[in-house]
Amino acid sequence: MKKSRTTLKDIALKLNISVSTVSRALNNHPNINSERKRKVKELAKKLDYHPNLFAVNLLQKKTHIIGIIVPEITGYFFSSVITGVQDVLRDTDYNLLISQSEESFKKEVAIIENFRNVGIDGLLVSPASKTKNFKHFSKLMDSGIPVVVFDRDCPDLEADKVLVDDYDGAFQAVDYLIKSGCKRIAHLAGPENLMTAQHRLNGYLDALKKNNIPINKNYIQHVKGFTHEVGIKPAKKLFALETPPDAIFAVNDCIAISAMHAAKLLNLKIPNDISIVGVDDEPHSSYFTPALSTVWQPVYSLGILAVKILIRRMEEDTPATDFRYEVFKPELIIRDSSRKLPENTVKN
Amino acid sequence: MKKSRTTLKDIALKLNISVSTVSRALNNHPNINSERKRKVKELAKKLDYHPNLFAVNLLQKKTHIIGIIVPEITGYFFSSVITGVQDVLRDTDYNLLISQSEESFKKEVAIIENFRNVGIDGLLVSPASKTKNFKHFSKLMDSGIPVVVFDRDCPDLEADKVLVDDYDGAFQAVDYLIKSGCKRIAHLAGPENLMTAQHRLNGYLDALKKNNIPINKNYIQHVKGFTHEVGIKPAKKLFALETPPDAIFAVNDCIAISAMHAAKLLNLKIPNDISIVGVDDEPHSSYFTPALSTVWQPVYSLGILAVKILIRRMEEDTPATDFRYEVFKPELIIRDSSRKLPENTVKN
DNA sequence: ATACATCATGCAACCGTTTGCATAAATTGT
DNA sequence: ACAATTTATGCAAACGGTTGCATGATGTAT
Repeated sequence: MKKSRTTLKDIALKLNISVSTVSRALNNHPNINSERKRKVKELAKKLDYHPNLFAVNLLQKKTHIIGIIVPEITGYFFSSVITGVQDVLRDTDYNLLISQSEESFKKEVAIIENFRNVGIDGLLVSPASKTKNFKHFSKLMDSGIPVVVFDRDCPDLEADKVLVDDYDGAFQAVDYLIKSGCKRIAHLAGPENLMTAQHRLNGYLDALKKNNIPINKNYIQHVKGFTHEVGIKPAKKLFALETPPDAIFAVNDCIAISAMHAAKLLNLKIPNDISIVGVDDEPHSSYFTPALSTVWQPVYSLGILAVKILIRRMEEDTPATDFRYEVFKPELIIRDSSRKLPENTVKN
Repeated sequence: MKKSRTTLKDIALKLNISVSTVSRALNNHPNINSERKRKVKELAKKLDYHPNLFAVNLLQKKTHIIGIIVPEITGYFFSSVITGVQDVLRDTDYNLLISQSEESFKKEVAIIENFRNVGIDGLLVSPASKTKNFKHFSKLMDSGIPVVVFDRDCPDLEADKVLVDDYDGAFQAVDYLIKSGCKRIAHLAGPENLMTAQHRLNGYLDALKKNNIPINKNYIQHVKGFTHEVGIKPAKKLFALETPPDAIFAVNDCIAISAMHAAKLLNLKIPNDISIVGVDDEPHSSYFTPALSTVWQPVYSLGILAVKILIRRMEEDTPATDFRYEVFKPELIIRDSSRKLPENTVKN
């Protein structure tokens, strides 16, 4: 049972003044007698007065609520992005509503519907892997609610975007594997229609091309998600090939870990028999044996920039025309799950 | 720039009827002509009408917003609890506002202050480890906003609580270690004033007592947090003792992983030289080498029950008197980082 | 003493919705 | 044919703030 909170009226009544005077006193309006201001503020504190944001928002036609949709919050990547966002928001008067699409298009649409009801002022979104059309986003923008897409690009959608150069991360990793002496490099790729996964696949392919290594389709296995369980089977498939790979570039750390696990079950030596590199640099990754080589991404900064762009958009009073397209560079971190470069190799 | 949304007035004007009729038509009020209802609904859909929740909430004196405070969302435990909560909330008209205290008392108080402004209808909270007095919670309850504490108990606070039997989990783990033949069992304990950590410490102590093993204070090392980095040093201290332990029960999986890491650096064999058991059963834990033995906790169910209790409280119209105190049982999962029980041991 | 600026306060409208009550029209019963 | 009932609609107040404008009380310059 919720008791009714103190209102301006309560204060006005006790002090025998009008509601407007109380409002102005609390907002430090210049025309209010300072002695009166003191008294009002004192009583407000005593009665534990908090302005009813719903009333204010109703008047201002703003909700000061930002929505964020992520595929899931369990997991290092998106929870870190959210932390970045919240660290920015702490110093503003915006609140963050977090929802999980669980990679489902239907849920994503339902979340947007809910956000519409709530009346968010802006949206941050990393679309679900099942999402192929982006009308629900563009409709939101049509009604004047800015949208910033992060991490997972939406082709054709005109919106601000803050991404990571997945192509480059993959290219770096695979190029390194080649330079370290691996000849048969496989890729445990992500869900096919996810741009992030496509870009990593392209980075993988181009690194092979650049080094004149023929592409072997058997060395490319798609996984259905980003959790350990879905990685095991495809990894085993790779090892069961007639000429199994001597290196695996995995779409993320969890899948890389699955691959390591599968390799160990077959008594393969890492990295001598097989090099393994992932993407994400999760906190656990350096504690595996051997420590996982991986592509680090500036997740926290990603969240910070995305929300900063969104806030600027929300405070503009003209519709956006020039959308931002920001791409962060990832960094390859070599640990012990991949071979070292030969001594005489020159870094390019 | 936000365009103004369609309102009841817009619809009323176009249809040349009153706002109240529109409102009633959309809410299926029996007194409205069904043909009119049809027309109103049709136009509402066409104009993409969404009721302004702020106006509704202002009237109903309810916000339909639930706040949740967790120490952090990065990390398996709390993000899973949140997922449980959100899965329940999906079918209701409540929205969830998530904040992180980062284990800081000051931030926790600031979050509550913000929640007060927003006007949450209820609060779920797992208090920060630095929090020693709970007045900010009880004040919230005094103003009629129900609070459900989860996972980390607040002694002396009269509120609904949904906890895990940390004592039991620790007892099970340590008792197992003893039964499996370990003689010198150490504990990497959590922050001292955190009830969760205290209960696990007590479970550890009592398991030793029950088995007539003397307590060695050197075998108890407190860690400052729950991340890998803070676990390394205390673990190394244990291994540097004159008679180092032959088993470690760690307050959670991350710390257990640190201990495994430290042990490997010293070329200790796990579990032959040293058994290690953690708590949490994180998704990664079974993929370490050796696979980590750990105490599983029903995190998801924890979130579900906590929010269900909260919802019931919010919908009651009398102040709560009998607070619920629910305790989930954890489960010991034995993998490869601890020795197996001798063949002839009877489970108790 | 009079005009005018300055300061302090209150009135009332407004934001978008819901809802009790009044009212008008249509239907029923006698 | 008329009262009583049912059905359909609108008016207006309320929720809790903010703010432009009017008003009244001071102080100040001429």
